[in-house]
Amino acid sequence: MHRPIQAAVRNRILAALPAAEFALLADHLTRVELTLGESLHRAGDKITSVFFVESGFISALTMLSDGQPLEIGLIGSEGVAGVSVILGATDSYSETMCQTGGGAYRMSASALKDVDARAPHLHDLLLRYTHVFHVQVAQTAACNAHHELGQRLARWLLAAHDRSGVPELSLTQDLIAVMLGVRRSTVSIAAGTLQRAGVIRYQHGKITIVDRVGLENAACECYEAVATEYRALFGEYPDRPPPAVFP
Amino acid sequence: MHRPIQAAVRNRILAALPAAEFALLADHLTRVELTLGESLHRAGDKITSVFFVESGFISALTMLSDGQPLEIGLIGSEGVAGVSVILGATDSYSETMCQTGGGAYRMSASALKDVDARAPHLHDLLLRYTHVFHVQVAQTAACNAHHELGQRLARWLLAAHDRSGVPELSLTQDLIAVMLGVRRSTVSIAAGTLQRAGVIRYQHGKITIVDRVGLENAACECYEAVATEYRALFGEYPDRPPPAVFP
DNA sequence: GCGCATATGTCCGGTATCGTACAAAGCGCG
DNA sequence: CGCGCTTTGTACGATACCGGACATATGCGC
Repeated sequence: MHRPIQAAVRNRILAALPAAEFALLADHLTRVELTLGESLHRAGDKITSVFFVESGFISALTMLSDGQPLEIGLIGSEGVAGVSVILGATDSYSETMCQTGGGAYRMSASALKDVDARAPHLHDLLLRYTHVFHVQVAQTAACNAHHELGQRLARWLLAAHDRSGVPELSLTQDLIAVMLGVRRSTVSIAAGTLQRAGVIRYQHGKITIVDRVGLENAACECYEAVATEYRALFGEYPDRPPPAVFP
Repeated sequence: MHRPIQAAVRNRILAALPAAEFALLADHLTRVELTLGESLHRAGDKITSVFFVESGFISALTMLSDGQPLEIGLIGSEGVAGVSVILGATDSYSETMCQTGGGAYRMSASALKDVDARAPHLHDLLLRYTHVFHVQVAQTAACNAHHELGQRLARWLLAAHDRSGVPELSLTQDLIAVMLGVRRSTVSIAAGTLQRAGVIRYQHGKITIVDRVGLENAACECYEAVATEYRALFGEYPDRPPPAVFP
């Protein structure tokens, strides 16, 4: 096991830490590869590990009793899956699942709590990240109730784009339908509209974002509201034009 | 300004504190009365005060750009409105508004942060409360997407009942419709069904819960999932039969 | 007790999405 | 190169809710 080097780390929380605090974490971090569909936490189970995401993205899902999962938030290299342990949670209320290939640094939950108590910048950053994630979930609650699927799809694709960092995503409409809690054929119609408008392109499990601005126009306000919070988390000015891809 | 006496305080967080930590807060607490429709925080504004709710309940609302508010969570005597300041938030992402008459202890946000840093039990409790509130919001996100209005209405009435502590609530269907993000006439139909089933009774702005068990049966799983989390927050056994009213 | 504002019940056509089914198209693997 | 699985497009009636309107009922002030 070799220690990660901070300059080479892509997770934005780890990268933002003072070197002294990063050093406290480094020994506990294990690099892991994430495969599509892999569960990092199961709803109701103990949270034994947390994951600082390096690439790809993770979905946090609430499991309803009829067996249907529904996405409540996305976690990319700006975040940590399982961060609720620092609020004192022991069990995961949500399922966290990798929706792409990707990588992460895994760390035991108890080690994180340990270091968190001794590293004030880490503590601040994790609490602020927790808050921003909460804002994302709250916006999703409102969005689910009010906005049409076309807008929600565009919002989701933008969020996925931001977190993955590449315009070409390996995603089936089936998967997206589960995330958004709608039928696949409904996604097919909405995606077809976006495709005919020339903002995205589909090819059998691959979706390419052709016109990012067009996609932003098709999305509801919820995308921008949440993206602004995430930008503020890392100290970027919220009223500047956003970079092409925020992470 | 007279200091509150802990034994007389009804807010469950304040009541659960060790006397020494309560003493640190007591000087900063001002008793305030809340009137129906009163805003405690406005979306986007600085959070200058937090409110330990004593009676009645508060709605946390996301304001969508079309001007329509949508409720994401309820806060009663088990909680604090504005608690996100302890995560480092400066601005409120949501509107918090009193939906009933009621009372609360107000405290400046900066004083809370101050005391929070010196009072470990308070800190723990506030973080755990934050987490449980987050679970509530997440469940709401899934519920908004999947469950029918009849179930959501029953869930909401149960949550309101828990937080107000009395079976008779002063609530119009109009108000409930805004909270749930649906049209009033849709609420009228769903409420009529519940009334004909004999679980609630309506009378011009007053709604009485007649058959609490019947209402629980009419609600979706989301009520019980969240109530279990709140019970655990104050150390009650989640697998025991719930008291008639949890707060 | 009467009038009026407020609250609730109900009706209409319209639409987004459901639930299910089936057909067509793309890619992987032999 | 073609078979088969996966992915996508599309059709169909059913339904929950919308958006707006109107009628009725309740309670409050006078």
